[in-house]
Amino acid sequence: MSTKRKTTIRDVAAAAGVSVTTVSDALSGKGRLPEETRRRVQSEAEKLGYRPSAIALGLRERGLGLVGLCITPAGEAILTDVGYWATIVTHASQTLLSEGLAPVLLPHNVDLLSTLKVPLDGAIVVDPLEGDPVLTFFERNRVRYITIGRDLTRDNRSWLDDDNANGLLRLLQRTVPARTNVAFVTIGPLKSYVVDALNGANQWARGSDSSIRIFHAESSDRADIGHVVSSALGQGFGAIVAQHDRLALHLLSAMTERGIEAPKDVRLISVTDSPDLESASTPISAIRQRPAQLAELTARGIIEMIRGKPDIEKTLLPLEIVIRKSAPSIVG
Amino acid sequence: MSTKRKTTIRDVAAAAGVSVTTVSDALSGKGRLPEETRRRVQSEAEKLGYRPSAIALGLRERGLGLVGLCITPAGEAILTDVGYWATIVTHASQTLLSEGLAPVLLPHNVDLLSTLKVPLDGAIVVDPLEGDPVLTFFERNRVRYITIGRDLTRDNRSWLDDDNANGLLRLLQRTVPARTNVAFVTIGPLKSYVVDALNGANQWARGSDSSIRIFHAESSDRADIGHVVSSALGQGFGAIVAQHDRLALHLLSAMTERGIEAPKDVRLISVTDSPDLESASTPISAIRQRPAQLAELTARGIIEMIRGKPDIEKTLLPLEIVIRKSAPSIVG
DNA sequence: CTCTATTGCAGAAACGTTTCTGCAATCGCT
DNA sequence: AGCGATTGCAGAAACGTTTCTGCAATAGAG
Repeated sequence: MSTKRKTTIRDVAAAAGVSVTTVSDALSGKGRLPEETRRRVQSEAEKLGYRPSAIALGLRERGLGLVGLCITPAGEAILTDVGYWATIVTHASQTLLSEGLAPVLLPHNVDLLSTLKVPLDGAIVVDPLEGDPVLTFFERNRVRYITIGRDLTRDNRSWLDDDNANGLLRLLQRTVPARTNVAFVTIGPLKSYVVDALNGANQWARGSDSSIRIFHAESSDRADIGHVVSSALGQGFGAIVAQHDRLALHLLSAMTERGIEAPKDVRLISVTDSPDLESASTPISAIRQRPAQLAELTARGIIEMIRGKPDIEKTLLPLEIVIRKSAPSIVG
Repeated sequence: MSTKRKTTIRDVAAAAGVSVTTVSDALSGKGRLPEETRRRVQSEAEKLGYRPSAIALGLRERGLGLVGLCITPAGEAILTDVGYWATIVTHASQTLLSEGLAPVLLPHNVDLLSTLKVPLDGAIVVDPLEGDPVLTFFERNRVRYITIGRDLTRDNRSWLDDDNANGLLRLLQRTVPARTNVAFVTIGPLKSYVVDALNGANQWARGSDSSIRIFHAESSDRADIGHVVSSALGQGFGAIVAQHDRLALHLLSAMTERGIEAPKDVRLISVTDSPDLESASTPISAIRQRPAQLAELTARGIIEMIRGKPDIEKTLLPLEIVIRKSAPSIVG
């Protein structure tokens, strides 16, 4: 740690009447020193309030143990996202800190990022966008990184992700009969977890002689959502999959407004889970993500990379499915 | 930024056939160099992917622009706290980043803290506890800090805080008649905002010939809360003040269970606000905190301190009161 | 009493920059 | 042609550590 006019090792050496080597050795317990000298130096150091400069240390050791934490723009920061975000940040930070590394909060903004003069040993990027310039920035600056979620346009890098494809596949198998046409409602920029979910949905459709049709909601306005609901239901869809919990809740309330009931008239499913889905007027089935585990694993991954592990470990975290009233089980 | 085997300024110098001085000058635009040399050096640097070492820079400049962000233990991390926490972190970070400083997430744990070798230029501590060892740590390590909320046992340091005392005073004046006995319900370790609120309540009591009685809830269990409610109401209190929004909601539901209505039977007030109070079965009056402004001001404060401002600026942020059904206005 | 081993410490290099100073070489004047 | 000013660059110090190497002085062995 450091600030202000610091007392340096040289000050201590002068005060104790020895060389800097001796001070360094005395304080670190190394070298060959009689106890008496050691104690004298230590007390002198204590008296002067000497603290070794972390920066100087870092210069020698080539690194200060700083790990960047870059979360994609809160942008349309939906409220429930906060919980997800907080969980990721908290757990990644705890893991890093327990290993002596310090998390640095980074902006998801390359201009801002490049004004920073932070010696990063590595970075964690949460939910990268397609062709994310932040990743490009890290590559150009030789900062090793690992992502939670993937930039699908960029291959061959380290990432971890929830296995939403498999999760949605299983959820659909459990809750939606064969030969059902399904509407998949998305919103906002395309993130990898949505692509994954779509893959899972399509896989399910192929296996059960069904079809998936994608609707993109312009915004979460009452009107836009209502429009999606109307057009989906007008076309005889038997199930609606929402990209995330917030959207699912919007859809549910738009359905209620129109007198459409889940699951009687249409089954409603959310790709992401949240407590709000449990306490909704009609509880909504979903896939339960595991942000805490994801964050911890990611942190351990970047730690290993920093400690010299060569590269890359792509990991899909298996997920639990949560079946609620809006799309009950069709088996048994 | 930095990692791996870096190419240094010396490599560039060798490649361009000049001295390190020339490279430094060429890249920074300083010194007296003909355009041709400058370009040659620049292209060589580009070719080698040279990035100056932030650590070496920091060594010279005595600082890397790192600011610690220390949030008190999520501990009994009540869900609504997450929003507050996230707001503080987000806004403080944005302000710091916009000034070229980087926020470092710190543990609220001195043991962990001391294992870190992070050269902090300053720190922000949110909601310090009484006699908080983290603050002691920073003082011993000569890290300048500023707190949001105060450690009341420690004087003479820089802090900012919501003016909860004045806020609660005004809220009580507006919503509780004179000569009303008030129960003030607290929970968990004593934080400065609670002490402030109590001061405000007591000031109100003196001015309106009323009394304040403190109840400490052991936990937010249904039973404990119910106990507090029963004993408060059995003793003829006309108003209950809850330390925070979550507690207020617990109290409200305990009251409902017992058939006690707000504001008819007792007026209910929360010291902290949250959206949940608005949408409660009986919307609850509260003081509206301003975490975003608080965080931004605090960040600006630490920035000034880092830039050399001598010390200390104690600031109380004036607050708005939000009057809802649970304790409606008594005037007009 | 001499020769080697050990002890107690100091000097210096290295980590990667920036910047101050200095020194040739060239240029412009008279 | 001679002189000062300018240009183009290099050397070295400084930032604060750690660690490798080296060198006296002392201790121990024969």
